[in-house]
This record gives sequence, C-alpha cells and structure tokens, in this order.
Amino acid sequence: MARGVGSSDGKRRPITARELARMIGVSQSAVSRAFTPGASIAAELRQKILKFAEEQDYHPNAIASMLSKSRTNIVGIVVSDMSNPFYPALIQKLSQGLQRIGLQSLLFNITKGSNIEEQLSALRRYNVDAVIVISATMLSGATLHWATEGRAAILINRVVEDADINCVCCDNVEGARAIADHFHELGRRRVAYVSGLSHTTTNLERQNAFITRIAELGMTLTGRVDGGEYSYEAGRRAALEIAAKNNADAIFFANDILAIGGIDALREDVGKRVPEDISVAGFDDIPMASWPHYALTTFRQPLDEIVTVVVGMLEDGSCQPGQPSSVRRISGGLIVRHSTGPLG
Amino acid sequence: MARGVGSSDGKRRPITARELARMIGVSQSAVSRAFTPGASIAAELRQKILKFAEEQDYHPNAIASMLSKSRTNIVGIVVSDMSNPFYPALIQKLSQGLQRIGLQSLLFNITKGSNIEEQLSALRRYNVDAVIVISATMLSGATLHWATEGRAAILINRVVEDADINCVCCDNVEGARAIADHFHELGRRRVAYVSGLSHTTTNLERQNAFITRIAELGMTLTGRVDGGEYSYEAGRRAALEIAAKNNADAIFFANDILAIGGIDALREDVGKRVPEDISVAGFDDIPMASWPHYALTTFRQPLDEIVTVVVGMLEDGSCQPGQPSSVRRISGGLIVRHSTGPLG
DNA sequence: ATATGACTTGCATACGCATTCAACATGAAC
DNA sequence: GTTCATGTTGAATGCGTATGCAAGTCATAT
Repeated sequence: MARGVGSSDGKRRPITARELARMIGVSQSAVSRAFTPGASIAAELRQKILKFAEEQDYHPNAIASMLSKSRTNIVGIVVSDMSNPFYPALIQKLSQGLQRIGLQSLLFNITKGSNIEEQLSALRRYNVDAVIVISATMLSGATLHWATEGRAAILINRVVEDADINCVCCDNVEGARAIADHFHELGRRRVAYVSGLSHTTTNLERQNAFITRIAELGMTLTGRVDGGEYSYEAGRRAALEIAAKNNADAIFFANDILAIGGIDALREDVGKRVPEDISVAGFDDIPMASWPHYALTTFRQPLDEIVTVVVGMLEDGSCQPGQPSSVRRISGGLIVRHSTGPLG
Repeated sequence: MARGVGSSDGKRRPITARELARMIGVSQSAVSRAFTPGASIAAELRQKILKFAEEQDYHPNAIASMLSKSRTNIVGIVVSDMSNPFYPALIQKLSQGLQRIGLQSLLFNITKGSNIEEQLSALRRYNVDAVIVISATMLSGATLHWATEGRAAILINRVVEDADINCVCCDNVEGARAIADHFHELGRRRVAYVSGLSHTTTNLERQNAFITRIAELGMTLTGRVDGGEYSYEAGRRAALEIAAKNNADAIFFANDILAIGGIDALREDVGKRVPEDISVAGFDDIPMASWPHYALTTFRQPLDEIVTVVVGMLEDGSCQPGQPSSVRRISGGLIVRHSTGPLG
C-alpha cells in the first residue's frame, strides 16, 4: 500500500496540553484556559503557562478544539473560474481579510470535468463555518442550495433574490447604465453587447440595464452576442461576429477579459481602430485594463469594499442561518480610459 | 459580544455515527467500517448501512476522523504573489490535482503587511498533512524551515539545495540558455537582463545561466536591471532604464509579466519597435504572452507536469519527513512568438 | 468573627470517529 | 466430530481540547 501523505512515521508527535500541564503541575484545563481569551484564569498563571508553552513548543491542536467546540474557523471558498484575473485578485484580498479575523480559507475549485457534488460534500464533512461562493457559474441553484444548506453562506457576484441566500454584488445596473451614458456622451448611437455566459445573473443584470438604458437614450442595439464563456478567446470571437455586420460604433463587453479579447480582434484581425471606429468598454477593472495598449474604459468593481462587507457579515454573524438574508449592492465607479472616445 | 461565524444557533446538529448505528441496530464500529474502504465488514452489512446513511443524510464528521486518525487530508498552500497570473493558474491546477486524490487545499496568503509567523502557525495548529510553498519570496529560509519542520513539504519554484527540503522546479538553466541561444540565432549580440527579485532562486538561476551562456556565445551583456518585484510596473521601469542607455538589441526578462510591462514601455514610452529594434523574451508562458499585441517569446513552464510531480510526491509519500529529499527539475519548452525576430 | 461575593482552579465528561481486542460464526480440512 | 483458519461483529478505549460544576481561596463587608 502506498504510504502517502499523512502516514505517521517520521513525524514526532507534538506535545499535548495534558503533558504540558503535568510538567508545570497544573491541570489541563488551566492550559486550555491560558490559550482562551477571556477565560477565567489568573493573569499570573496564564503568563506562566504561556511561558512554558513557548519553551516546550506547545501549540493547541486546532483539530481537537474544533471537535469540542464544533466550530472550525474555516471558511470554504468555492470558485469556478480562476482564469479571469478578477477572481484571483478577489480571492487574495478575501483570504487576507479572513485571516485578519482568524479564519482560514479552504479552497474548492469547481470545474466542468470534476464531480461537483463529491467535492462539495467536503464542505459538509469538514464542517466549515461558512461558505463563500464566488460567481460559481457551474453551480445549479439546487446544488448551491444543497451545499450551503444550514450554514452561513454568502454569494459574491451571483444574486438569488427569491431564495434565502446572502449576496454581495457589485451594482451591475449602475455600471451598465454608466457605460451606456458614457457611450451616448461620446456620440455613439449604434451599440452592441457581448455577454459571457448569458444565463449568469451578472450578465443578465448588466445586459438588461444596458439595453434598457440605450433604449431610453434613443440609441440602437445593433447586436447581442453570447461568447459562451468569460474568456479572452470568447471576446475575440464575439468581436469578429459583430465586426462582420459592420454596423456598430461601440461595444459593451460583459467583462474586461472579454473586452480585451475584443479589442485585439478588432485591431489585429479586422483592422478597426479602437476607439475611433469602434469604442469598447468592459466591466471589472482588472489590472490588464490599465495596460496602455488596451487602456480599457471599464466599470470598476470595488474589491476592497466587497471584501470588507463579506468579512463584516462573517464577523457579526449576520450571514448565519436563521438571520434574515440580504442582498448587498456595492457601488462601483466608471473608469474612463482610451478604449472609448469620440467618433473619428 | 459579536455572534460571528460559527455561533451555534440556527444550525441543526447533524446525525452522528452512533445515532445512525442505534437506528439500524448495529454498533457504531460497523458504521465507521462501512465508510472505511477495505475495512473488515460484510459487503451486505456495508450496503445496508450505506443505504440508511443515505436516507438519514448521515455524513462522517471529518473533524472527528482527523482527531482519531491524526491525519487531516488537508494540504497547506502558501502563496505570496497572486498578482503574477502564473500563480493563479498553478494554484488552480494544483488544487484540482489535490482534490483528485482526496486532499483539500488550505490557502495561506503571505504578504508584506501580514504577520507571517502568526499566519504560518496555523499550519501547525491545523495539523496539515503537507505544506506546499509556491515561490514564497517573502519567506526567509529560517521561517520556511520553521513552517515546514517535521512535516511533508514541497517547494515549487524555489530551490534550497543544501537544506533537506523537497523542491519541484522548472529547469531554469535550460530555459535561460534556450533564450540566449535564440537571441544569438537571431543575430542579437548586445543583450540585457531584467530580474524581478534579484535574490530569489528562480532569478539567480535564470540570470546566471543566461549570463554564462551569452558569454559562451560571445555576446555582450549591456545591462542588468533589478525590477524589485515581479510585476508589470517593475518591467516598465526596468525597460525604460535599459532604453535610456540605448545599447541593447535584446532583453531577457526574468518572467512574462515583467516582459509585458517592458514591451509596453518600449513601444509606448520610447517608441522602440519590438522585435525589430529590440527583441524581448520572458519566462513562464502566462496566458497574456500569447495575446497578439505582445506575442511574447518565452520559455514555457509545464504547469501540468509540475502539478503531476507534486501530486505524485504527496501520493507516494516520498515527501514525508524521514525520506530523502529531492530536487526535481521539470523540463520546459521555448515558445517562439513575434516579440523576438531578426534585426530590422 | 462571620458572611458574602468575586475569582480561580481541578475534575470529569463530552465532542464523533477509528481501532484494538476478544468473542463469535462459518466452513473447510482432517 | 474435532480442529483450525478466515471472516465478521461489538465493546471499549483513545485522539486533544473545552467547559459545566463543585471546591477552594481571598478580600471585603457586616
């Protein structure tokens, strides 16, 4: 049999609270209390114990603590798409925010090939204190419900209004309207829209708000293309499709990575000038959006605020089951760069 | 006091093995065995128990299992830089590879601002079965040793030859030499080198191999600039510094994200033509390297193979403490695109 | 001097599962 | 029919910590 990770040989067993207690001549309870903030223990004794603990390299065993407290201090983070640079950035900030309040991040990567239910069953077996689902386009509503049932859960950038689920989400309507208004101010009148996954809530909100707004402004929707995924390549394909019809003077891509693919296709493959011939806007404000070649006009998702809100909900318990669920919309901001401009 | 994540109200306690056993009329041991592959239990009884478990929605509590087996099935992944797109891609594939053999990924984000020792103490308290350190430039050798001491550990893209630590690493020497040879074949003779963090082992290996090779080939090193970090902005600054001296006809950047920043600076800020005036090469082959505007010639790090090797070491236990440690070099491949070309 | 209360401390037990050990059943071999 | 090997099961215990409870200490108030 393969020995594998975790086989016991080679690891010297760490010292336990009981052993440390015996050395010092106190009870195991005392050791436990020394490490429990606010526990009933004399300051003097606590110091003594902590000093010995330091010397003996004693560390409380978090596993045992989990078992007896039935609280793990672990948050499951469910992700489905790390190839969009927006998400690594979010995950990084999120995991740092969680670490700041003493929570660890257990990562769950959901992809097409994998057995989702089996992976998510780990959420239950590991007793994670909370689940944060980051735009898991792979998850059906039923799976989502099953995975989060009975525990604290927050969805980021996916909204389920009717179900009893907490959502934290950039204000997609605000963003899409801002882009529409911006196109209008630039004199663009014939605009197209490119979605990533058409059924995702982020897309539906952006798309509907955008189309509604351009109608209000008297502009024409010349095309609507679904890329099939939120990727650079999908953006390229969609842009080519739109360019073939040759009747749009502006394109709003559902996110930045699509938009960047779109810009490359327009310039490299069909020789369009961006922004003169066709203006392009995206959504997210990923790092590449500010690269000069793209200089992408976009609607910024405020990562820090999103993380702050999520961490806050975890901290104050407002995402606990039993608490009323809420949908928090975080306001973003239009970033105007050079991928949009007057007709020229 | 804030209620916070994990407060007990609102969660109904899941059923335990003992309760399930009582319902069925068997012992708790039997339930445990039913869920333990290879355990001594009649196939018939196992099926019966599994059927009831399904009905009663019983799931073994992984925490309790950890405590009694002193094996967590959790791997700590220590990361310091998610802003370089290479790492999210690696993390994604890695966590999927781990999930495939039943291991979960606990993520540790190390950044300048954070208290590293405090964060890494969680590695010990949580009893992770193994630690994978991904190019943690933030970690001193001592901290690294402390964090991984006495447990299975693998460093990815950081090499510590003398210490007793397992390393899996792209063959930097092979890559740097390939770039040098490529420059030479193109007729470039005056080359510069840009490092990210000069003291990192990836940099030292690439730099030394590159410089050695260009000397062998009779080429001139016109400059060597340290960017101070592996970032787009650092690449820009370094490129400007080199362009100011105006005596290089090719630049090898220590990685792709630097190179991309460099290309933008050369083209946008100082009006150089890439590749005609200056050829540029990077290292990693991140997704952006294939974007047509950059079309970056680079040395590809074989992500899948790296992950395969790491997962294999975890699976066969060859990274356990007590086992002889090894440094595995994974061979990559030169990807020639249009950021390098003949003088023109 | 006694009563009261606030603090401290240790004992014992619970947390849920894995595993050892002994008991038992079954069937084959003699 | 007896013996032995093999396979199956349950009782009991351990994993390391947290915590309710009772006992104890000490100072203050009466």
